[in-house]
Amino acid sequence: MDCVIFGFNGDQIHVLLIDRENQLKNVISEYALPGNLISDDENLDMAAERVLKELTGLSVIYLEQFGAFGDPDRIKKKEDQPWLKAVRSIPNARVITVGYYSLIRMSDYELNPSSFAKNAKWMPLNSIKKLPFDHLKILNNSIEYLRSNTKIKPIGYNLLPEKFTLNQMQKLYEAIFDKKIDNRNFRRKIINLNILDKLGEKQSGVAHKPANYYKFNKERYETYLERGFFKFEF
Amino acid sequence: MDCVIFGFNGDQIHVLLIDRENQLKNVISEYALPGNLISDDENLDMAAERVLKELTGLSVIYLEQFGAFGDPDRIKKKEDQPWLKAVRSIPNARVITVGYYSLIRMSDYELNPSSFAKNAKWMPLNSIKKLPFDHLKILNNSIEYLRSNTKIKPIGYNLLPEKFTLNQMQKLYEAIFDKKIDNRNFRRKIINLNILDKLGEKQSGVAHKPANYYKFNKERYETYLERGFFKFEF
DNA sequence: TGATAAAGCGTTATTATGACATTAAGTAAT
DNA sequence: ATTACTTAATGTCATAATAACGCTTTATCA
Repeated sequence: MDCVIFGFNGDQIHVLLIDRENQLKNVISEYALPGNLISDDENLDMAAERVLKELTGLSVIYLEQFGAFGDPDRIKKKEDQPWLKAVRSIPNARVITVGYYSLIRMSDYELNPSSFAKNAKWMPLNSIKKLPFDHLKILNNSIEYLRSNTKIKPIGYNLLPEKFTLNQMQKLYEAIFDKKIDNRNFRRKIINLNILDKLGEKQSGVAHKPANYYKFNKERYETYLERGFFKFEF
Repeated sequence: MDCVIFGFNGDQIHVLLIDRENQLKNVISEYALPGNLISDDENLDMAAERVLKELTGLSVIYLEQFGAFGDPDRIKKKEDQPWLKAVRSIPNARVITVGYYSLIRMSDYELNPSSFAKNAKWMPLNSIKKLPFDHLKILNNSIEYLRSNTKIKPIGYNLLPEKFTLNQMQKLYEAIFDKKIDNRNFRRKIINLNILDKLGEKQSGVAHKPANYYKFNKERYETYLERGFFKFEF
């Protein structure tokens, strides 16, 4: 069970990593996706929740499965052996993992690493170049999954503040797709989806024209979460 | 590891089921999705291929993973116990399964059940009401997955004959979505995708205006398989 | 030669898209 | 008070996609 927790801070997408307890150094990367074995009495969703909670202290609202990973040699890299030997009762047992991901507002959560995680931190997605095991593959898969999902279903409910501006929302989309978006077209598209309610309120104290605040219309947001906004239908 | 093999015969979607060897009767349903345990030395894709091959004789070109299922009680139903006791060395061990699916032309394959499958047959999707374990849930998931995929990516390369008519293709889409489609709009949409090449050839021997044959333009088909034809992009 | 059956074409009104530039509304500095 | 600065917000146009709808064509069969 491995968890990819994407966090958004209004600017960049981050990924939550844990530093695994390890007396032995000379390891390429200590930081890894939070993950652990599944217990016998819990289902996969519960396992994801528990593992995440135990390692990072986060109780995340909703985790979604995005894939299973089971290369026989996924935990066979030399540099990963010391840690496995320290932590697992059968260090070289075959392990198949299931990946879960979630999206959260970074500011809403406090990190409280425990169990074998001696630290937890947010890493900017773009700066993650190396991870132990097959975690880089898992991470890349989760991003792919997130991106195709975002093309089909609305996003932001758990990432943006309760009330937010359209530009904040646009920045979120730009962060996910890692590209600039035309602001007029973005606004038009989002507004026409009808998933936002405009609040009367405006920003204050900013040294420029204050933006209107919006919030999600939960009902219509969730309709789209279920149906998706497909255009290739008949 | 469980496999959902969808077959198309030009009319209905079928699902490949196996009849598990079982001396004891009084079992609600003998027929199940082809599935078995994963070996230690194979990755998930390979396991899916092997399991399918062993049980049904099918060597299917491409199997795609659609999810992992791990309810602790997924193999705990009373009526499923006799079979587990007969076949598994640890009958009540926790089993997490990974689902794979594929789509094939039924006419291209001959069923050769072996291992603990004493028979294999195609069941019309609509007529499957009961399956052992959580196979009905797995099947439903695979259909959902297939449908959302079909909205995003072209389909038919492995389901339709090499050359086919637009109406055959339309029937495939109608079978997958289980609804009627307007023929003029369907044609226009498909034609405009540019994934079909029109052959000079026509049907012969039919008691009505003969249809033109088409085939897939593999290159453009595969471009779409990778990119998808998203409309909600910026 | 007429009945039948599916194939295949075409129009129209509406909506969505992409590309692109200017004005508006606040604060801060002088 | 004026100006500079910064981000918010709006509008147009040409093109493309969509849904809804009816009629003509081309074959076989009786």
